[in-house]
Amino acid sequence: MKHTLDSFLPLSPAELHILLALAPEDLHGYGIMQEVTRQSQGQYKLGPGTLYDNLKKLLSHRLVEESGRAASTDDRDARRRYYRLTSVGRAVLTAEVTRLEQVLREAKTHLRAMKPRRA
Amino acid sequence: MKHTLDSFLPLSPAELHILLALAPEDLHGYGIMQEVTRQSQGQYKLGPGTLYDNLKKLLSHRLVEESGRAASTDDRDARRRYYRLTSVGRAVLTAEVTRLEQVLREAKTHLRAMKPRRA
DNA sequence: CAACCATACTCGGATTCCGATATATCGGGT
DNA sequence: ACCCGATATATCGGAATCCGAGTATGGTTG
Repeated sequence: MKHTLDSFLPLSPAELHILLALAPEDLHGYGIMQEVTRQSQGQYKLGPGTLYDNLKKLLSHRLVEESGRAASTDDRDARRRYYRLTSVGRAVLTAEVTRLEQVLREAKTHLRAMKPRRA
Repeated sequence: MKHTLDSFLPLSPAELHILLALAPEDLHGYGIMQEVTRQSQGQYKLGPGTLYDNLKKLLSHRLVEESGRAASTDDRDARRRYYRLTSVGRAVLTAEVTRLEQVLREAKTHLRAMKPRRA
């Protein structure tokens, strides 16, 4: 009996966005930065410092692991190192999404209840 | 032309929960801690250090302000200092909720697409 | 070749986190 | 009256995190 998934929660914005970027497909570092920017429509940008600090932490906790050098057959750049969500990482992300849904439900109730003035 | 609401985003988990706790009603410090614990069903607990660091920051940014000593007529404890969301604070919270909704929509799309195994 | 983009990664200062701790008051039980 | 646990505010300081500037290199394009 080890610790639950909850011991990883709540995720910081950076962790959440990194895991999220890796959910649909394996990516390399630079790709993660771009994907995060894209997913948030430029509202949230990840610098290399934040990225690699978090990546190191996520690797050590086994939420993410390194996959081979090339994700598919069309590897354009040999320098790329690809990262992939582990099953635990996926589970943690799912748990966080569930948690955030509850939070948002609460939030919307209270936000709606107090300001029905000209939405 | 000043900075937009977006300059405050994304909120850290602590900031989000504090603003959320203050959304339905004015609260005093200790009450915020309890409310955060309650709202998250004990999943997230705020220590006094985190609370007051964040409160100080939120006050200096005018997202929260101090209201009088007694929230209503039945003030039980004269020590209490109550805090209240400003209209800017409310707007920031609303913006963050909207942002998180987008994030969750993305997330659920990708999470659903890959593992519909036994919820 | 020069410039620029893609890519990986380090460094160090600033910020934030957060439990331990200090202090004081309230309320209930005996 | 007295004690004690819960309520309440707040600081401290070390650990963790953030995050842009900088370093390095290869590829691409004018």
